[in-house]
Amino acid sequence: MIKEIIHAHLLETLDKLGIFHEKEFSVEIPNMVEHGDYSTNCAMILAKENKKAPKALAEDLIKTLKKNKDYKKVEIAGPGFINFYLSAAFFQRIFWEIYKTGVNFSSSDSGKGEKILIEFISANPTGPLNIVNARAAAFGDTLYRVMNRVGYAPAREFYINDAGNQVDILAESLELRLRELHGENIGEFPYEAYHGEYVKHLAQKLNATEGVRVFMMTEKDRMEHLKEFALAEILEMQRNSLERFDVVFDGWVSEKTLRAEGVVEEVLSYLTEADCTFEKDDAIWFASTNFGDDKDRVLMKSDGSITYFVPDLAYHLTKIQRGFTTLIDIFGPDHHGYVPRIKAAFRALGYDEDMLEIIFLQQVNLFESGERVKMSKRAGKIVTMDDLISVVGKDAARYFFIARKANAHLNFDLELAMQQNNENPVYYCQYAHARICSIIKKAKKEKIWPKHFKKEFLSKLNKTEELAIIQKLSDLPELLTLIAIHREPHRLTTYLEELSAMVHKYYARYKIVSPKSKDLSRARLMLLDTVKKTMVIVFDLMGISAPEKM
RNA sequence: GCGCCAGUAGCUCAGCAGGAUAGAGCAGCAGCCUUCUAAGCUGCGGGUCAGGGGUUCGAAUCCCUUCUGGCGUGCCA
Repeated sequence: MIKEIIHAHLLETLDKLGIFHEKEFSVEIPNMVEHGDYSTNCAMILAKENKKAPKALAEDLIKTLKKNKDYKKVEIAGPGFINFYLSAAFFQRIFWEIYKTGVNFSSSDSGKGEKILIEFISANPTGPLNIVNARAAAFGDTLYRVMNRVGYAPAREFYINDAGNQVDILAESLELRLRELHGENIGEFPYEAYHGEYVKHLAQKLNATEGVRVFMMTEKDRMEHLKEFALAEILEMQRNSLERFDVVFDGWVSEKTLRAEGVVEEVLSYLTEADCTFEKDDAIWFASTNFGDDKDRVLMKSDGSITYFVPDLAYHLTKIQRGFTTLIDIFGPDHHGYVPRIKAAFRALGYDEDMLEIIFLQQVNLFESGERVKMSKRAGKIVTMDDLISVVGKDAARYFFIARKANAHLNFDLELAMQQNNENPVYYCQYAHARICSIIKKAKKEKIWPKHFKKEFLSKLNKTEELAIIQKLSDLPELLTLIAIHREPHRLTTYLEELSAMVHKYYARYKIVSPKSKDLSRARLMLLDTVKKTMVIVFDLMGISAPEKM
């Protein structure tokens, strides 16, 4: 918010002085304190179009800028930067604005109500959710929460891939386990089948309620029955995992349902009408190479069944039909080969391919005692999302998952996440919050906590640390906007760690509650109370709890 | 082979979409609790931003190229 104020003031000044400003310039927080509280590259950027040297232009500007009392000092530095040093009174005024905004602080309408569909996880309903699914859950949900706060109209969806090949294999795996349970010798368990223990559990559960009845059905009925049973069970399992993770979806879209609604045929006919399909080797193909893909893709296999691509494309089209203007898909690391074909389809059907935005999450490596934990889906040796939540807890898991940008590999140190000490950033931040709560409690006990905070108290806030905290608070609205625009929730953790560090340092250096100087105490309490509320906002965006006591 | 992603301190990672002398945390060393939570704070050391070219006032950031690692390259999903 301060950046905007300075930026606006610069524009005003430029106009007043008749300086051209076609090109965009920026206002930034410099890396070094010697470069002021804020700086602008304005003079350097605009030098050319005004046919003046950057420094000369800067001279002209600061003559006028200096008249503003909000700036303690304005100076030219380096190749033509203008550095601003802000007055304490200005920071106090900013803080008062933040304070007055209360719980709505940092929320905005910068998203202009744009309807954005965020699809994530969309795991096969063939087993428990895994670690990458958990990362997607944390990432997608946090992105959703931030977008929601800054004025977009986002929605979260989970696409249930419940009609494909994999589900058949699941049913077959279940049947084998069931036979095994009845003492049948099933020989070696097939390689491509699902080896996980959960299949055995499903077999036991089904056996307990239905016993041999299952085997009295016809082969076809039995497979259908097993499929339905397994799907319902696993879906329930996945939902439960997500619930433990505080991830709620606005919609669950079933592939099977979509197919039943006839969308598959529709998509095929659209593509045919667009004249970009052909027949070869008894299969129907999409000529995706005409639209940038590196090979053509099968739509309908030679056995008459449909590939994954078709209903998925149909699903994406329903998103557009439902009025979403940006479609975000969050994919695991093994799906990027899929992008060109779906983008090609968008192009073929005349949609803007840029409305489909795909974010790739790279893989997650678990480490325990410095050793990488090996996972193998085939062998059923996966550390599940549930395992992880049980071991490290929801807060740490969510935090660690969003602490890295999407397209970086994530090394998840299980021991670190479990530690309850300063090495663990989750606790570092939560502790800062708990500390503030403790101070507030003490202030109330000592009757220093005022009935109402007054603007007058604020003149007491002039320590470097206090002004820095105010500045940090004031960064949040812009940060959230940027996080939403660039889809980078990881920046929340950086922010929170910085803010927490400021709190701990401030705490260590200054006495907050002091009966001898009540107004000063109150000013500081007012600051910390606002920090606390801000932390709660950020914790909530991350889906992490803000404990009052630790 | 081709495509996508990554390479920043011993380790894990930021780096505000081109800004000034590249930052945290951890690990290492030295200090701080009769005082609001020591799950904390203070100080010290640590870098060829993988290598090389280019673009410009200015590059970790953009372009080209080489190297290294991960993933993809099914009529699987």
